[in-house]
Amino acid sequence: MATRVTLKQIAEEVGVSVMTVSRALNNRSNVDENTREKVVKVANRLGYRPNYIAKSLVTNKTYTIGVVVPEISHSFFPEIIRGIEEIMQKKNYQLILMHSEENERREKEAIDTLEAKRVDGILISMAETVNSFEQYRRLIKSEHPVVFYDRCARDIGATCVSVNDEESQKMITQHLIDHGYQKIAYLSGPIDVAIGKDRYSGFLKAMHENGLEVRDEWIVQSGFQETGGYEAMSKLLSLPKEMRPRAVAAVNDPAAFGAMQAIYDHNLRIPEDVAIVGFSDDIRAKLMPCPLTTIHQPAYEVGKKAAKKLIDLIEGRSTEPEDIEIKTELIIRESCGCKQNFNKKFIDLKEKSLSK
Amino acid sequence: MATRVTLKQIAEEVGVSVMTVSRALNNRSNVDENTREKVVKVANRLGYRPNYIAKSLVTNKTYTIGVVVPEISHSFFPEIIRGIEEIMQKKNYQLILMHSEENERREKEAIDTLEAKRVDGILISMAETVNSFEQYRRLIKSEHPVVFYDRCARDIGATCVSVNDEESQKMITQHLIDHGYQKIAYLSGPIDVAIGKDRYSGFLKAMHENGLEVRDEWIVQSGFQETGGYEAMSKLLSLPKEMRPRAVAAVNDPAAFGAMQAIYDHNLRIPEDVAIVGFSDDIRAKLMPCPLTTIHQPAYEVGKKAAKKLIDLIEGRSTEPEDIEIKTELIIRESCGCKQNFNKKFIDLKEKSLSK
DNA sequence: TTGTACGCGTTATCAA
DNA sequence: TTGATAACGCGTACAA
Repeated sequence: MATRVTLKQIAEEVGVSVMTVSRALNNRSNVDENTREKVVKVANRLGYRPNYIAKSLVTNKTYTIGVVVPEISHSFFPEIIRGIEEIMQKKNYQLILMHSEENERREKEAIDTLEAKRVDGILISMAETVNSFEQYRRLIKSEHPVVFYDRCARDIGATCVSVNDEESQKMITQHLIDHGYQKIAYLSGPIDVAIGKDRYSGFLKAMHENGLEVRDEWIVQSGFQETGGYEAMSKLLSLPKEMRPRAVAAVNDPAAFGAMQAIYDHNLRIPEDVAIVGFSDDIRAKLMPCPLTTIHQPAYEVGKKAAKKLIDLIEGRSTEPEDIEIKTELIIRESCGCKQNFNKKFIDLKEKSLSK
Repeated sequence: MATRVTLKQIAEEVGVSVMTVSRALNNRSNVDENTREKVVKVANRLGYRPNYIAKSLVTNKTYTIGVVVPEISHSFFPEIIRGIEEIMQKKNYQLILMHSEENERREKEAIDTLEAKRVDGILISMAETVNSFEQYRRLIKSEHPVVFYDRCARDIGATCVSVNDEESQKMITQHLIDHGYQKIAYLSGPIDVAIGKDRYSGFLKAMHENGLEVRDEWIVQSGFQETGGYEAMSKLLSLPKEMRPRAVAAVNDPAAFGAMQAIYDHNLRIPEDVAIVGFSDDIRAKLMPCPLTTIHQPAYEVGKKAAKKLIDLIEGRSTEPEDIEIKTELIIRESCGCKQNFNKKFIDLKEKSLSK
């Protein structure tokens, strides 16, 4: 890289001091208009680019924030990032993206690196495998602005922006119950992960509040992926006919998709033989042979809210941690058997394009 | 933020000079083992975090690269980012993500900011609306390491990593021709965008090489979105019956989806009445009522290759610009009428989950 | 309005 | 093996 132009070189060229150049280029009031013009002219001619590194060292401010993402491939996270970026762009902050790949060690290293780079604040969505909050505690204790989004560390005095998983799972289960289903199974994610735990708990609440039986053999661990959903559903369908559930709630859409495939492979119909609902409103949900009823999570909103709160913390407009909840939406399609959509369009023409 | 621990404080605490502390903490060879141990101990006790900003100022190296993305929502780009991140993570570089939102002005500002932040290199995918290459030229001339990915500025002496759009579009068109179609229409994207131009040109080549007629009324501008595809196809279907094409190639999958909807809305069948193919292998392609034949682009590979080349440029292992092409793959499904898939699974259980 | 002195936290360089 | 000094490019504080 060619040697870079500095304030000093401009100063020499114009015949003023470095400080005058600095003031001129930063649009300070106390500098003569003629001087400013001369300085700006020379700066342009020389191709001056400010050095934010040097600036940061003296101002102790980087206008950079760190964003830790557990898994970029999940369509949910790019949407969140878009929301974050939208806000940050307005406030002139840049964002360093760190990918933990659901790995606790990598997440820790990511946070260390962000600290070393002296970011002004950090947005974190926890990796699945995290089981120590030590580092988070240290961050918060040392007064680093931190906001958790979607996957939060609870009870450590940090702001959390998330959708209410528990309430949402309760809502969609209640929807099944309201339409007459009583024998309802649950395909659960890992219970040691917060969203797995919360959704499961929401399912249980709905069942209990309605006085419905929750059979042990109807709670099957499926994990978050298609394969697990397929296997879990196959297990349910291997039960004697009269012991089988009439409806199934899955911890997320991919698990539901796998389950749907299993149902078809057993030559059963959806929703006539088995009704099913998911959670997440995957882009594929509406395209299933029987479109999937599910919960829509406004990822973009989550990103925006988290970013706003972080900036408030950074700029001192806010100091207290908050729990911010983004409202989900129940999307009723055909897989629950509660609705028949006669004029079905499989493509929503108002939808934003998703591939180039 | 609490006052941060510096080398100086450690030095005072241990009773050595700042330089010794620096050397100890950076694992330089020329420092006594006992001294190093003492230093490390104190550094840990005090909770020392290195300050990369200060380090960068003196070393003139940030271990940060900039990534300019035109549209995060397109599933294609998060995959590319994943590839980039994968490589950068191995080499200990971090990545600043800039979102141009297809806007030339924002892209320019993004590049300015990245320069000011003194990134070691920049990865750029051009916004749709860019029509001046001035800034790119300046970057390259000032010996900034730059690599374009997917949407490249050609003929300015910069490395370009992309899929061969022209050849791929030619391949899929040839596939239609090989299966007996002759009256083939094309739903084109904007021709002033490189990928729009290249794909269109690939379509034309296939037609010409096979001596097939390219009718003006069969080339319809659809843009890259569902809506445009719908309108373009409706136009084609409003032609007198004998003037209608028998097959359609679309510039990308979303346009094809829109077109498919239009075909169904006219009570026609796919592929019996109109065959159709897309480009991009959107996750929805296989889930269409009639699964879409399309071109798969290995986005992850594009990201990895671009990142590798950038690092080679940065670290001086490579100096010459290259044109790197990533091979696409023709995905034959049912919409072209060339194959009948009797044992259709709508969910690929081996596929990675895409929503949480 | 302009300039001087100093410091931000670190590393390079040379001397001890 | 260790230390003193200068330098990286800029902004703050104060003086002129």
